[in-house]
Amino acid sequence: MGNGEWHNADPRVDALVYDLIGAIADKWSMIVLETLDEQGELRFTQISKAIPGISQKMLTQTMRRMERDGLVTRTVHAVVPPRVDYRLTPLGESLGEAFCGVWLWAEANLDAVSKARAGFDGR
Amino acid sequence: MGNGEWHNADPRVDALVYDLIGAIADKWSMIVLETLDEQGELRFTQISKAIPGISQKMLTQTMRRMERDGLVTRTVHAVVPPRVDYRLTPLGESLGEAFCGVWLWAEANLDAVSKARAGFDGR
DNA sequence: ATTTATACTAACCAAAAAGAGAGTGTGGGC
DNA sequence: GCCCACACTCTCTTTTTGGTTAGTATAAAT
Repeated sequence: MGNGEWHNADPRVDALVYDLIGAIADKWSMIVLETLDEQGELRFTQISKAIPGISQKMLTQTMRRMERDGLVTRTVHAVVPPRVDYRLTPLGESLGEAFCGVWLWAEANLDAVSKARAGFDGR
Repeated sequence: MGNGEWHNADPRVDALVYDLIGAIADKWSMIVLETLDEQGELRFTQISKAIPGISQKMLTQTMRRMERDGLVTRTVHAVVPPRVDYRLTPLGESLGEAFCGVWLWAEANLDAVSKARAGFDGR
């Protein structure tokens, strides 16, 4: 997207888009999205193992929010011990595709950012 | 990005990418990025007017973080009253392009998300 | 002489987010 | 009979975040 190439006429739509971006631009959501996109259907503990550092509470909250936003389906199997499967909906998959560029950017520019930080900090 | 299409061999790189994603996946950063990408060089008050709802403090913090990460340049003109210009670096522009897909997704799927939420909430 | 404009910084406080740890339900294995 | 597994939920505490207000420097305008 180059300069001025994209702009929205309606400020109300802008506000809604800002809200939505604020809701989905969450570290854990993005990582869960990526994990499910990569690995397909996973259950609760599998996700928590795939994402080191996330607490049970945050994972629960994140999954609920993503379910509410229509990004994942949550399938509860009535067995003991309980088993819950999560998988991306088509909407979630499309968001995963949209985020792909950001992941690639992050991978490609790890060094550039850390150099910029080092330069900024040592002044 | 389809299932299993993207994956990283090194978990240490994964961790760094997660960190970086966590750092840039910030609502205000994304909106500032978008604003500068759209409008080119802007000064402090222009950005704050372009982004309704951001406080001076958050804008200052956001701009400092983005400067530190090498996403924007900050040019101080030694005049009175002070004048500071912000513009994207090439790195910032490349991130803007990477995020473009997410903006388009958000615009295109506002309705889908709000319908999903309504369905979830009314159960 | 006083006001104005700009881009901040600092201090204080409230609110929200996040982490830690304990508790829950229940069927099957020991 | 007891413990384990799993996916939570609840409570408590700490940390982080964000808003508000006040202050600063200084030249030009009034």
